[in-house]
Parts: sequence; structure tokens; C-alpha cells
Amino acid sequence: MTSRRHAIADDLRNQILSGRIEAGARLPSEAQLAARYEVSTPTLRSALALLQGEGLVEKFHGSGNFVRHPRPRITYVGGRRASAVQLATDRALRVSVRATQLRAQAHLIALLNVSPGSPLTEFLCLSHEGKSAHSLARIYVPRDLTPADLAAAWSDTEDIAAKLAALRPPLAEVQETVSAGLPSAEDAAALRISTSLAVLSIRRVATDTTGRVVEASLLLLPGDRADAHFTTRHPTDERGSNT
Amino acid sequence: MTSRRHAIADDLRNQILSGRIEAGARLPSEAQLAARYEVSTPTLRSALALLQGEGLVEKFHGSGNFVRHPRPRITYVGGRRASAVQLATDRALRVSVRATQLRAQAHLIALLNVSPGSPLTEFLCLSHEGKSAHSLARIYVPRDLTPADLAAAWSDTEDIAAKLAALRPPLAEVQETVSAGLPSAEDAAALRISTSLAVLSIRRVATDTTGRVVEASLLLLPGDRADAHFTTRHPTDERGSNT
DNA sequence: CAGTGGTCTAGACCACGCG
DNA sequence: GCGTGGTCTAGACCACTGT
Repeated sequence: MTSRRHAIADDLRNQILSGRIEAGARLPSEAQLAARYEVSTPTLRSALALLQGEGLVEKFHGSGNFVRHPRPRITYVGGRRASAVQLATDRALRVSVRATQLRAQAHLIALLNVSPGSPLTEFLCLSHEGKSAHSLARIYVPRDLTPADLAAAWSDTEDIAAKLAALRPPLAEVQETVSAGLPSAEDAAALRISTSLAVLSIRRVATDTTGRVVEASLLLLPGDRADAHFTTRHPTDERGSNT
Repeated sequence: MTSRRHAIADDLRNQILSGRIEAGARLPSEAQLAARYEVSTPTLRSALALLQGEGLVEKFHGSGNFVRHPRPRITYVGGRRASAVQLATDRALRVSVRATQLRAQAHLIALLNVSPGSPLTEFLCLSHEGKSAHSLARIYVPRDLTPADLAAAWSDTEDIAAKLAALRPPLAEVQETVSAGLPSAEDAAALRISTSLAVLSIRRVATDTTGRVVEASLLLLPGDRADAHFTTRHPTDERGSNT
């Protein structure tokens, strides 16, 4: 059970976690490491794959393997009324947003509970922190709830969510579904993470008092740094709403 | 970018999803598949690894690769007052519970906010559905809140959570933190899933009205079938508790 | 260009499960 | 014992990155 790749991964992990290999440092080439550990290169690569899955090592084709900088954790706070984009850590994030007009199809129909072909606006938000990606969000809003001054609003790092929240009826309910999985190739590329690093995916549906879905978001967060937090208060007693 | 393993994985995935390969069926041996696709066995194995990560294929050493039966989804409902074990689908689950007396150390001290050495009871719950594992839960309760009739209570499939809930002060708050990751080797073995299948991990801390932690749970659910659901109602207006 | 990782091969040998 | 998957080797060749 103690395969060589695990032994090698353990050794490297210790060196990284103990700081013997500095954050941001480049590891020796795979050929060199393979020689040092006296294994073949595929074996060594599979050891590195384990560390990639843990988010400790990042590979760059043509450049080498690098120890990842420990990054601040991302906390998504559930139950908020404004949109999910504001999972912003305290730190400044650069957020790039691309707005697209489209019409509801397939899963969006079910997600937003609208009729087929219904006009929507999609906001594709990719937030960066420094040079590395941080989160990926697709936000869908019925067209008639989308503000007119699009371009102006999104060119800014400012809180997009607040603007959306301002011009619609008060929310009645927010439903959030959280799941775990491996990212698709495209998502992994967008987030600049390995395909073997788990992602936290959050589906958020906000409904107004009339029961209409005013916003649906699909969020993708890197699993090694993100978690979602939910707090439920039970006023005092009452409400034994258990199944 | 269209590597052979992806092409092979795509082909097999189509055959599985379209039903051309039945659920539960055994795939041809890796050697046969390698011959059919005219690739080497490591390449074919890496293709199967992709499908394992998606939860479509399950490997059994010595027996072969099998198409997994589509299993009913597991929904964890957040914010409940009773313990998390009751994530039971409607279906009957066999739950095996092992109770252990221990004293708070390291992360448990922080988790339950108790002093070091504080007596706790750990319930290690593994629930099965049919012959395959379903969820893994570690529940920690301060010793003095643990019922005396341990053995009797847990030998049953019955709702453990309810019993615990009955004999403690009313809950004031439940905090749930959800994250995604790959399972440790032991966890993967317990859940009988591949190490490359993402898991949803939920940390649940329940506090009573005095602010005391009366229960902390660590749950692990297979990422391909589980999601956590949270509903937040915003009474009407009020409460702009946004950061 | 030289050096890096990415993919793949064609085997070998070991460990497990089942008849 | 035999067939299965699990691990590993010692290369080859391609693709990308930087100088």
C-alpha cells in the first residue's frame, strides 16, 4: 500500500509544509527528481499529480513545477440577499465581467423557472486575486430586471451585486445548493487549476415575494481554498420543521 | 488537446450514458479494451481513471471494471435542529455506529470550544444503502450530554439524532461549513469510492441557547451523488445584514 | 535554440478474487 | 491457477516556454 509515488509525495509534501522548499520556488525538473528518487519519470509524475490534487504544487508546461503560495481562504457566506459575487475576501479583487444577452434554453429554463426562449442576461464573472484566478460565476437575470447602463456598471471592480439588488423587488427566499466535483476542462482552465483539484460548486436561486426567480447563479470555487458557510438561528424554540 | 485517453473516455462515456453498456455490467478487461482502442494499457487505464473520477465506473481489483448503477442522489438539508445523520434519503439505510469515549485534543478543542482533555463521545456512523457506502459521519458530543443507554440506542437503524436532540437544551444556532476536496485514502476506503472522486465535506456545529456547543459533526459525502441544500427566508424586508 | 512538462509505448512483475 | 487490476520501468516523441 505504500507505493513509491505516495512515499515521494509524502517526502515532498513534508519539505513543502515544513518550509524546506519555499513557497513559489520551482522544483527541480521531473527528470532530476526522478533520478534523485530513483524512479522512472511516469512514477515521479504521478507523485506530483497527488500534490497537484492537494493544491500544493502547480505545473506550468515548459517552465516547471512550482510550490504554490498559500493563498487566503475564500469564504462564501450563504443566505445573503445580494448576489453571490460578493464572496470577496477583504482583499481587493479584480473582477472581469462579460455580459451576454441570451434566451432561456434547457437547464436555464428549469433553473430560473421561466418559459423557453425567455430573454435573460448572463454575467460571466471571473475574479482574480493577484495573477491567479479566484472564482468563476455565471449569473443569470431576467432581461427586464437588468439595468440599462450595463457597460458603465461592470467596467468597475465595484459591487455588481448591490446594483442588481437595488432595482428589484425585495427578496423572499434564497435557495443554495452546494456540491463537490471535479472541474470540466474549460472550468479548470478558467480558474487556472488542475483538473484533479476538486471544486466547490454553488447554485444559488433568489426568489422575490411573488415567487418569481429574480436571479440564479452558478458559482465555482477552488476546493483547496474555499468553503461555504451557513448559519441558522432557531429563534428560541418553536418550529419543529423536521422530517 | 484531444488526447487519446479523452477520446476513449468520451467513447465509453457515451456508451454508458446511452445505455449501450448496461448499468452494473462488467467492462471488457483492460487488456482487451487496450487492444480494441489500439493503445497501451497505461493509456487505457488513464482513460478509465477519468470515468472513475466522474463516478461512472468502479474498479474492483481482481474482478474488473464495472459500470456503476446510477444511485439516488443524497440531499443534505442544512439548518436542521437534529443531527446531520438524518440525511437519509427516504429509502432504508443501514447505519452502523461505533461509539467511542475520548478526550478532547487538538482540532476537537477548537471545534467544540472545550478545554483540553474534556470528555467527549464520538459516534462514527457509516451508512450503507444496499451494499455500497453512502455517507460517513463523525459526531462529537460532550460526554455529559450523551445518553446512558448507549448500546441499546445505536444497535438500531433508528434515528440516533432524535435521541440526542431530545435530551439537551434547545438549540440556538447551527453553523455549517461546506467544502470540497478529495478524500483521504482511509475515507475513500470507508466510503468505497475512488480517491479521485471528489467529496463534499460538511462541518456542523450546533450551539444551545447558552452558547455551548452541544454537538459537532464532520460529514463526508460522495461528490457525484450528494449535495447540500440551504434555504434562507427573508421575512419581508428588514435585516440588511450584509458586509 | 535548450530545457521543461505532456503523452504514449510495450513490456515486466506483483497483489487480489474467484472457481 | 488463472485472469483481473495495480504498479513500475526505460525509454520515445511532441508541445510549450524562455533566452
